[in-house]
Amino acid sequence: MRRNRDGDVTRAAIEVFFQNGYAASSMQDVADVVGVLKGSLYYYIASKEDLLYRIVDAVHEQSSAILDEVLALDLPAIERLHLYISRHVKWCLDNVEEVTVFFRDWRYLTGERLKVVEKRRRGYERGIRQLIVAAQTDGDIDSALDPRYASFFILSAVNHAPEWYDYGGTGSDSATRIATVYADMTVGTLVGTRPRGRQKTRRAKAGPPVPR
Amino acid sequence: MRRNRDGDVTRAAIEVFFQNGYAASSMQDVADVVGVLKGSLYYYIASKEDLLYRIVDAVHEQSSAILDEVLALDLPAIERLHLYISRHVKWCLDNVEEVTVFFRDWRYLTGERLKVVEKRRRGYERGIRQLIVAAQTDGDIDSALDPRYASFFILSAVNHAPEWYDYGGTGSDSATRIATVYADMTVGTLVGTRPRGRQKTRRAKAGPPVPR
Amino acid sequence: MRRNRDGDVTRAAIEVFFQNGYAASSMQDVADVVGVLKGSLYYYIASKEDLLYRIVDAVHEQSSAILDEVLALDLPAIERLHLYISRHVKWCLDNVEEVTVFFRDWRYLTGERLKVVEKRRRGYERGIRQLIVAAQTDGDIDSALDPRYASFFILSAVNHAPEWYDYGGTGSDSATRIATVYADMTVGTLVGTRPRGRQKTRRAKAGPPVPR
Amino acid sequence: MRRNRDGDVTRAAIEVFFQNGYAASSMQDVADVVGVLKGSLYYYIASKEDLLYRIVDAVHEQSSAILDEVLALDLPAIERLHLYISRHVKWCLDNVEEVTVFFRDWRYLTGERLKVVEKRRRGYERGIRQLIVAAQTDGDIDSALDPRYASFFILSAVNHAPEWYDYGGTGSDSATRIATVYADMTVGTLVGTRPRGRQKTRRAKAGPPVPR
DNA sequence: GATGAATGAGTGTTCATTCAT
DNA sequence: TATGAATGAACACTCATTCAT
Repeated sequence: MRRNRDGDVTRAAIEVFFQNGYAASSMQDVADVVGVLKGSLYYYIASKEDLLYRIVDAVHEQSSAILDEVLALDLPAIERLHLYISRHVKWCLDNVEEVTVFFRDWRYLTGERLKVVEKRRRGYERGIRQLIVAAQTDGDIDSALDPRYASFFILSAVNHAPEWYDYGGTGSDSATRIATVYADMTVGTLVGTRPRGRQKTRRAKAGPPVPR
Repeated sequence: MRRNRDGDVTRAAIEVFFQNGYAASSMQDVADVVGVLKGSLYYYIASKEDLLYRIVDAVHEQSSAILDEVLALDLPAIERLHLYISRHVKWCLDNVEEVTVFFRDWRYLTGERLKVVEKRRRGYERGIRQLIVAAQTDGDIDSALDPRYASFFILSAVNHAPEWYDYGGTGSDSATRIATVYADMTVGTLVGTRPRGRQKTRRAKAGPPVPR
Repeated sequence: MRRNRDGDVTRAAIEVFFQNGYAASSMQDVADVVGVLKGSLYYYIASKEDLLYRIVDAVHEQSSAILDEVLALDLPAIERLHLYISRHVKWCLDNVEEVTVFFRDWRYLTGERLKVVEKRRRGYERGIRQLIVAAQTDGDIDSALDPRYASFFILSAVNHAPEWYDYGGTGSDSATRIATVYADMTVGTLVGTRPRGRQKTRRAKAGPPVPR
Repeated sequence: MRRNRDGDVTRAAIEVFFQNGYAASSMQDVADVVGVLKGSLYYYIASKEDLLYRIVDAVHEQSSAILDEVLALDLPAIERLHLYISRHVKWCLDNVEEVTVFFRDWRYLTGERLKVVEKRRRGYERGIRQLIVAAQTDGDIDSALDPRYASFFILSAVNHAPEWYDYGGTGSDSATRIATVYADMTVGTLVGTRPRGRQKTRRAKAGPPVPR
């Protein structure tokens, strides 16, 4: 019958931080949601930043599990990428609140914890980049495509999906459906891009940027 | 010879907000950069939020000018899109600080000003979406692609470019080069995507998601 | 075999208060040392101040026992004084922690308990003063010496011995040895002082303040 | 006509810290005395500890000036000691409040500032000790007297004079008079002490501890 | 005897904002 | 124009104390 108060506090923080942003949220706001005096929160946590870190850490834990799982599969790189993005987006949309807090507010961490998060972020980017490079080796992606920019492009697109999810009138489609579309677009980005970067002047003559 | 103090204040705010985030910046920080006592700032501005709004508004002004200009061109939609993205990204990277503040901190606006900004954001999205629809009509983009998701995907990818610009080891490439690559990838996303969303079960049999 | 928990709590308090000072110590600190939750302390004590009072009271009890014992001896006053100081200092150094807490933190007591302690302090001073007066009657101390100032001087010197004991590089000497030296100096103070206070102007002529 | 508010704040802090002790004083108490909101104090100071350090530092500055001045005089060591103690005590009694705060609350400083103060304290002790050693060389003090213990003894006696000054009924005598008496007693301590430490057993036979 | 949880008043500190000069 | 000073409300956090279990 005893409730898990510790979990309650974290859940309340997610809700509050999601609504107001971490910096604009007060411990009073969190306490109000939990239904407790603000001082009482410190029975469960050490500091406000601690609360943020819990959220960030949990998000990372789950999200990197997804990446690791997919990376280990015995599939062509391009398929693994498709699978990863679709699972990742699905998961993002199923956890919009904490994921939003994660991507929007991780910067407010300080010291060692900030460094840890920055390191992890680079880890994600590297994971994606390696999949891209592998797919280039497989011949599925034009090798002229810069894998760094491609990974930046895709990560930005994909990680901010929750931002649009709530208010964009997309309510009708299921998270699963959107996840698939995003994965399709990701693969499209990679296989559809024929870099013409250096020959900008030729572009007009070359006709529409669509191959074939 | 007397400089434009008003502009100094805005520039200082951009610098400070960029570094610390709006919520974590204090008027004292801004005053320090201007070289004036913090009370004196209120000769130039009405409030801290006012300062944020100036930045957000200026970014919007310039950025929507670029969109309007390109939209008006007599070119195939897909080419206008490519042109827009490349100009937009170029401009973003040339104005990293204020653009970062814009995309990261606009949420801290309140009341009427928040509504205005939200409206404008939807405007951008609509602009892109209409270009996509037009390109579908032109036959340059698969008409099965959902234009809303595509516009979300692209805007997220493109608007967060400044985030990676500084620390991703991309220092060597010029903003112009990166802008072109991003435009290429944008077009790639659109023309390279063959939605397979509804037939998920068939995917395994269908072979790699990359068309040939 | 069950230890005296009540005593454990007091001992823990002595340790903690000694380290941090009463005001800067928390009940949590004490509870940590006892190895119990802080709420549980209130089974043994009524309040934090109560804990301080126990320490102060115990120190007083032991220390006044020493004084009473020596006062009752059938010895010349000056010898009783020497004996008292040497026993008192010895005892102080053997109980540095609680004695330090006593002399440093008694002021944090409030109400009736503060008054009790202040009264006792005056009692000590009176005891010493009476020994001095007696020794003056015996002819062992110059009767021009003001017994009040002398008692203040001596009590300050003697009671703060624990303060130096730990870090002054005095580690080599035993508490017993130091106690004797302090007693010697005390007697020296009294018998060595030839007040010249009132004739300040004469001092220069009178040569060095040390006779003979 | 403009009051020196900065000085007001420090003076208020001295008053409040003197009454309650540093640890038990609140910034609210200080603000009340200044007649200002507690937040306003931070226009003048950086932190509560900062306020303590100002007091401690000012006391040190003045008090070490006295020591340096007297040390530089061309007088026999024993006379310099007498002069120093009398001036020092006079100054202590003329500045009871800050001096009390200094000797009672310096321990609440932290980090670098604590180290500075500890170093200075050792400096005082060394100064006194060297005077004693010099006086031993001059033949004015028995060379068997341990200069370290003597300096501890004297410093304790002398520095805590303000403690008794207020409530000991000594109100009638002037600070100057008391200073002289303390200096006399200090010299008395040194010249009157004939260490008998090692021959404790002989003491009873030896008669009163004061040889003649 | 002791725990786990909570209280409630308080702490030092920050900060956007105001305003007489 | 700008300053110096102050406001007042809020903030994150601490802590002695209580009490049902």
